[in-house]
Amino acid sequence: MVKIKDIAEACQVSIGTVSKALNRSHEISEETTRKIIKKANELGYVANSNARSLKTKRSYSLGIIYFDSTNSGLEHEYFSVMLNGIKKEAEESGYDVVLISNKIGGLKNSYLSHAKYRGCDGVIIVSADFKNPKITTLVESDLPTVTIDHLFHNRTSILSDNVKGLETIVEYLHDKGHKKIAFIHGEDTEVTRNRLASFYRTCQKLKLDIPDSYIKEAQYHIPKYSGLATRELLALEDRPTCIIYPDDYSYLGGLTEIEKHKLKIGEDISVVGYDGIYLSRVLRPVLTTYVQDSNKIGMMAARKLIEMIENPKTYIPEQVVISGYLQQGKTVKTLNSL
Amino acid sequence: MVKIKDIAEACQVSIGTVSKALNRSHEISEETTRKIIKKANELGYVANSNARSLKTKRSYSLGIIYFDSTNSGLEHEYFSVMLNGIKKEAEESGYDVVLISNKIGGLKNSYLSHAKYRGCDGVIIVSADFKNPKITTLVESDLPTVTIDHLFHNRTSILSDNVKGLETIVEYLHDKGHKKIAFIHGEDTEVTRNRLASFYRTCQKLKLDIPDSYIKEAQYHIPKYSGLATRELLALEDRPTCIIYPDDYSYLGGLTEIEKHKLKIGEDISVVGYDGIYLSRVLRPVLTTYVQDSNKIGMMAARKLIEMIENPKTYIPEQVVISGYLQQGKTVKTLNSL
DNA sequence: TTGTAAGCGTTATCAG
DNA sequence: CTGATAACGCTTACAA
Repeated sequence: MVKIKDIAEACQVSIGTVSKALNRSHEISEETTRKIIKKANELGYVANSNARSLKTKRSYSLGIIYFDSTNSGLEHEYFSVMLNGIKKEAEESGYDVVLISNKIGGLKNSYLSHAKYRGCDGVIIVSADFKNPKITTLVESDLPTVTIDHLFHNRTSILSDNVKGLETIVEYLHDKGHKKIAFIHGEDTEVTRNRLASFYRTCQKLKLDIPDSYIKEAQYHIPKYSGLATRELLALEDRPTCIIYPDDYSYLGGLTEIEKHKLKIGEDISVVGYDGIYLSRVLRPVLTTYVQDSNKIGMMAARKLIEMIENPKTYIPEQVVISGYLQQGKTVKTLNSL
Repeated sequence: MVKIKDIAEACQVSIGTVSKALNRSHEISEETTRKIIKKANELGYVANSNARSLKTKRSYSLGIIYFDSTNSGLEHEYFSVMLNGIKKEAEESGYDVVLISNKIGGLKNSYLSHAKYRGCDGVIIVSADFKNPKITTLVESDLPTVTIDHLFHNRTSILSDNVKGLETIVEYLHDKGHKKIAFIHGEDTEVTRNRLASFYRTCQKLKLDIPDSYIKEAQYHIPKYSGLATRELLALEDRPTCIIYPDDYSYLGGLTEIEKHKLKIGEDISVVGYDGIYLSRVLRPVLTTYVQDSNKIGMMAARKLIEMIENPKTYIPEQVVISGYLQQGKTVKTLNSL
């Protein structure tokens, strides 16, 4: 592995000079710089980021912390699109992206130590489980941090507009004449609490009286559970006319169940999803769902984190809300005929 | 940031002793080790991987090189599931995953230099474009490398069984009585060439005579292009009875076109996809497609790479073929009635 | 404009 | 079993 010293010898200059030339310092004459760069290329020199970071305390890398119980989070389109957004934006500014694990040398570490260990300049936290102490210690540390879909005190977070999301959905359903609206929500997270609160508030505003039996919990992204919840809803004496699902995948569990009951979607029963993944558009009937712009969420997270890293003194924590929109598919029936 | 030296001072021992104790060296007495570890925890010590890597020349990180023209590769389920497989396996062995970009400090670099720069112990190459010199220089280097879906001389690669895939599909269609089989294939890559060769070979074996007009090219993952190809196929005087698509997404482009022609899938025209993404199972009718086990491909890539890294002397390059299977959906009509 | 040398936080060798 | 010390490859005052 050729290093600065080799170039120095080959060019008959000192290593300091080489280092400066390679970093395009104006201290060094153009001629020497040119000579050094030429030789570096000839020898196939590649800098060593470990040595550099050790000295400069900057790594130009962003850590991504993803933590979910199923260990398959990256597979979900909401996250993979977000990750792609993060990567694109990071790349733009010359940062690499490190997927932080919590094991090193066989020993479990907190994410905090691990991100520090790796020397990441900052960390994006995308977690389903913000109550986990592994996560919280990180946020409380001095490492620049951006959280997604979760608010921490005095920290930057990028938030999908869950409140507006549920409000939009409920108002839309109300416009269409629905009064008996069921809501299958995901497990207890900040996102879920926001959606649920917004659901209730909007129903109250519109004078919709929702019985407790219309509210079910089913883990996100697991169709089976939403299927079970759907079955319970369909078994009710006073069936809802519409079911809101925790996410588009979960709707598929409901779909199976609804088909079993020989009900026609958008006709005998209406449904609404959440996320607006590609799937929702290619299903027939096209799913009515609230589209989250996860690409933008990812890009914004990376951009804000980099801002924070590069302007530690002047940066002020902020909450960025990325808004989505309602995709009007064919799964909601118009009940009133205006 | 507390370092080894601080612990040494606090414990009244030398830094060498601390280093050894922290690495559980048996050179150090149990008592001293215990004392040092206790103090390290108290002080919130976190090792510095940059310093460590600088010395040991090992980073416990795997680079992932993804390169595609659309810059949205990670969004495809085939890749996101693969990435998740890589991550899970890497984590198991205490490695982190770095998404290698090709820009650093605003300057474009080859992936090779960049992976070396980052000090990755090895690299997994998942690329749509193996002809790109940025990629080839990497493979020709001394860095441990695993390629996915592409064979390099004397290198380890993980391959999806594209040959068996097309063979299985064509034989299945032949069994069902199809003789007029069209094949829309992706852009020219090794994967495509394998599939195409296998398609032709199997047709020959089964004495199926396929006119050139039945073979179309359409970029992977872009429904629109497969839609156009589908339109051309449907316009033929002697229409095919079945169309094989480059991937499940691309089928959706075909779907739209077929619907425009008021043809019923699985009835008036048969279709087969490739990949077996989640979508294929929830579409109605369920898509007949060849399922690739991309999770396993990812896991195997990471596992082999780590083997190579940890046993550089004894490791022998190998080609690992991960086999898939045919998912018999409802999109292929039985033409013969046996 | 260039050179010198200290030091970033570790590990590893060798001596005690 | 423990300590001293020389690297690892680079950046950066400071000196020349």
